[in-house]
Amino acid sequence: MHRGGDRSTDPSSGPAPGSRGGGDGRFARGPSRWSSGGGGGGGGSGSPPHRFSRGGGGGGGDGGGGGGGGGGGRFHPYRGPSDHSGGGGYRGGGGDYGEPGSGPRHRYGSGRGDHSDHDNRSNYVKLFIGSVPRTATEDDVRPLFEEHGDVVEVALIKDRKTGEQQGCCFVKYATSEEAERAIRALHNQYTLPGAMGPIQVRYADGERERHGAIEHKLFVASLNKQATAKEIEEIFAPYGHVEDVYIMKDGMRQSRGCGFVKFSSREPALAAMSALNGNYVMRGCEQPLIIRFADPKRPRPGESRGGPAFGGPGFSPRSDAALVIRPTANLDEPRGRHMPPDSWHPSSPRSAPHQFNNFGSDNPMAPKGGTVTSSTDTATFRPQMFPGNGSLSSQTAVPTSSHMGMNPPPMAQGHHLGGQQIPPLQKLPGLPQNFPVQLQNNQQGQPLQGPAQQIGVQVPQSMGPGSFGQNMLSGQLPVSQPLMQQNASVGAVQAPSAVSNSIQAIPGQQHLPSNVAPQMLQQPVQQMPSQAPQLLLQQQAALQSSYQSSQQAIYQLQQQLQLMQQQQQSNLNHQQPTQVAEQHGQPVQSSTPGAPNAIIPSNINTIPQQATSPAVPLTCNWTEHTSPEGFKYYYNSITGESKWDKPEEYVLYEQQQQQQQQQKLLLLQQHQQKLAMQQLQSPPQAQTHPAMQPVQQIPQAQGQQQMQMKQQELNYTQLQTPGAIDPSRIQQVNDKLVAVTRK
DNA sequence: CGACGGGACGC
DNA sequence: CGACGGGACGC
Repeated sequence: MHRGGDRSTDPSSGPAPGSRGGGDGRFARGPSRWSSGGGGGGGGSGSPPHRFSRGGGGGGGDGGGGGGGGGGGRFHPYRGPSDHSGGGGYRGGGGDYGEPGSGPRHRYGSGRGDHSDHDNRSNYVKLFIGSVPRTATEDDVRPLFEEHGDVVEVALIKDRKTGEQQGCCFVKYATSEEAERAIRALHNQYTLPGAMGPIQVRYADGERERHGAIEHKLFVASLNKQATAKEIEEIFAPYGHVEDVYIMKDGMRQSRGCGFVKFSSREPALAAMSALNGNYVMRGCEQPLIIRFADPKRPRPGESRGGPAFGGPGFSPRSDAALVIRPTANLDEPRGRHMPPDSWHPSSPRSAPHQFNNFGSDNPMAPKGGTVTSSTDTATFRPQMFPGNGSLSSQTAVPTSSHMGMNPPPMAQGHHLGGQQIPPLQKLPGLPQNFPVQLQNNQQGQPLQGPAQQIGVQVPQSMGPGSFGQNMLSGQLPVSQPLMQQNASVGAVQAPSAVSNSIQAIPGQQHLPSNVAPQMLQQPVQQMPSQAPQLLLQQQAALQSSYQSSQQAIYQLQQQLQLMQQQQQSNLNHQQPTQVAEQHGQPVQSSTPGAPNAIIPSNINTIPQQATSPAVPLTCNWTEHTSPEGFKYYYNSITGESKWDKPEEYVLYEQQQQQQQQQKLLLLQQHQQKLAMQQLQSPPQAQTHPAMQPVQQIPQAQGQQQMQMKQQELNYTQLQTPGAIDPSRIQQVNDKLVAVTRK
C-alpha cells in the first residue's frame, strides 16, 4: 500500500543521481531515527556515527565472523545480556534458521511451513526492511535484529529474474512484541554500511493489517526551516510516542517548512495538535505551527486492496485525515453526500490562529551545527487563551470554531480542522500584546518583555519519553475509574521516577527512542532555593505540566468515550449500555431529563428503525468507519447494511455521546483548574526572589481570581443547560473552559 | 504559503 | 455478475 516507491514517478522527489556522492554525508549523519527528506539537515555535525559497534554486540560491526557466534554473548537489551537461550540461533550464511528458542507460540516447523499449519503463519511477524544496501548480506542484517528479539528469518529480497538484491529484506520475528521493539529501536536509526540512509523498518505488507495499519499522521507547517527532525520530534514527544518525523524538502533539499509527524495512536496526535496548533512558535519563526491531520496520500488508481473489502468494519483508515476530509454533516449537511475522490485536497482554509501575532521571539537563530541542543529554547509556546483585558469577562464571545479549540469531540473536529465550515474569522478585540503569556524559555537573557502579565512557561519538553505519552499508548484507564483518579494518574506518570527510568538507559542520547535533554528531566517542582531562574523555570514547568496533563487526560477521556461507543456497539448483548450515564449519576438525556435511561433494554438495538425517537438511543447499531480511501461510511452490525450517509440514529447517538463527553470534560477541566490553582498557590519558595515576584505572582493572583470566577460561571452555565445542549453552546462552554484552564 | 520520503514487499 | 450517477476551485 504505502511503500517507498509510491512517489517514484515524481521526478522532483528523486535525488539528483550523481549529486550525492555516495551518500557519505548521510552515512555519517548519525542515528537519528527520523527521516529528514533527502538531505541531512544539519549535516553530521557532531553527531556520533551510526551505531555500528554497540555495547554487547561484539560482532555487530563488520559481520563476518561476528555473526557466526550465534549470538552467544550478544546483549539483548530487552531481556538482559545473560539470558540468551536462543540456542541454535543463527548460523552464518546457511539457510538454516533457528526457531525461536523459547518462543511462546507454536513452532513453525523448521524451514518452511506447510499449508497444513497455515494458522501458525500468523504467529510470525514479518517486517519489511528498506534501505538495505544491495551488497548487504544476512550477516550484516541479522545481528542488528537479533538484538531485539529472536529472528526467525532474514530474507534478502532478490529480483526473481536477475537475482540481484533489491535493496530490502524481510525479517521475521516470532512475536509482535519483538517486531515492535525492533521497529522502535531501528527504524531510521541505523545506517548499514553502504546504504544511502538509515534502514526503514516497518511491518511488511500483509502484516500491516494486523499491526500498524493505522497511521496517525499530522501535517505540520510553519516549521523553522532549519529545524531538524529531532527538534521537531521533541516538540511533539510530550504528547505521545512519535513514530516518525519527516521534513519535506525542496529540490535543493532545503526544508520547505513543513512535514509530517506520525504518532502511533490517535489521541496523542489529537492532543499535540490541539495543544500546539496555532500556539507553538518555533524559534525564528513568525508564525505558530500549523497542524492538521495529514491528507491521505493520494490514493493511487487501482489500489483498493491492501485492506479488507469495503462494506464492513474491520479495516482501518490509512490516516486520520479521513476524519477531517469530510465534513461531518450532521449539522448543516444532513444529507451529506460522499465526496468524489478528486477532492482529496479540499482547499484548506486554515484555521487561522486568531490568537496573538506579536511575540517577541525574534531570537537569533541558533547555529545550525548545534542541533544537539534541546529545542527547549527554540520556541515560544503560547497556550491558548483569550484576550481578556485583564478580566476575562464573562462574555468573551469566543469564536467557536475558527480556533483550535481544546477538544471538540471527534465529530466536531471536522469542523475545526477540515476548515470547510469555518465561519468568518472574528477579530478578537484587543489582541493582547501583554496578556497571554509569553511562554519563553530562552534563558539567554531575553527578559520577559511585556508588562507584568507575563508568565514564562516551559515548553513541553520536560516530560521525556516515558511520560504520559506512553502511558496513553499502553492502554486506557479503566472506564470505571473516577475522573479525579484518572487525572491523578496522569499526573503520576510525570513523576520523576518515570522519567528517570528513561534517563539511566541513556549513555548517549542518540540511542533512545526519543531524546531527552537531561536537564529537562528535573522534577518540575523540585526544591531548589538557590537560583531564581531555576525556580522560575520550575514553576513554568509545573504550569506546563498541568497544562499538558490536562490535554492528556482530556484526550484519554475522549478515547474512553470512543471505546465505550465501540463496546456498546460491538457487545450489545453483553454489556450494559449505560455505564456512562451511571458514572455521572445523572441523566444525560437531552429531551428526557430524568428519564430512567440508565435502564435500557439492550434489545432496543435490534430495532433501530423504530428507535429514531431521540428519546433513548443510548446505543446504536450503526458504527462509523472509514474506507481505505478515507471516506466515512456507516455500517449496521445488525442488518449488515452500509451506507455513506450518516444514519439518523447515529446522529442522535453522536449527540448523546457528545453531551456525555462534555460532562466529563467539564468535570475534568474543573479539576484541572483546581490543580492549577494549587500549583499557583504554593510555588516553591519562589517568593524569596523579589525580582521575580512581580512577574510571577501578579498574574497568578489574577489568574486565580479569574479562574474561580470563571469556574463559577461555568458551573452556572452548565446548570442552565442540563437539558437541551446544542452543539454551539457546548462549544462555547468548552472554549471558555479552554481559556480558563489554560490560564 | 506548504502535502508525502529512493528504489524496494521473495519463496 | 457488477461498482459510484452532476457540477467542479471562480469573488
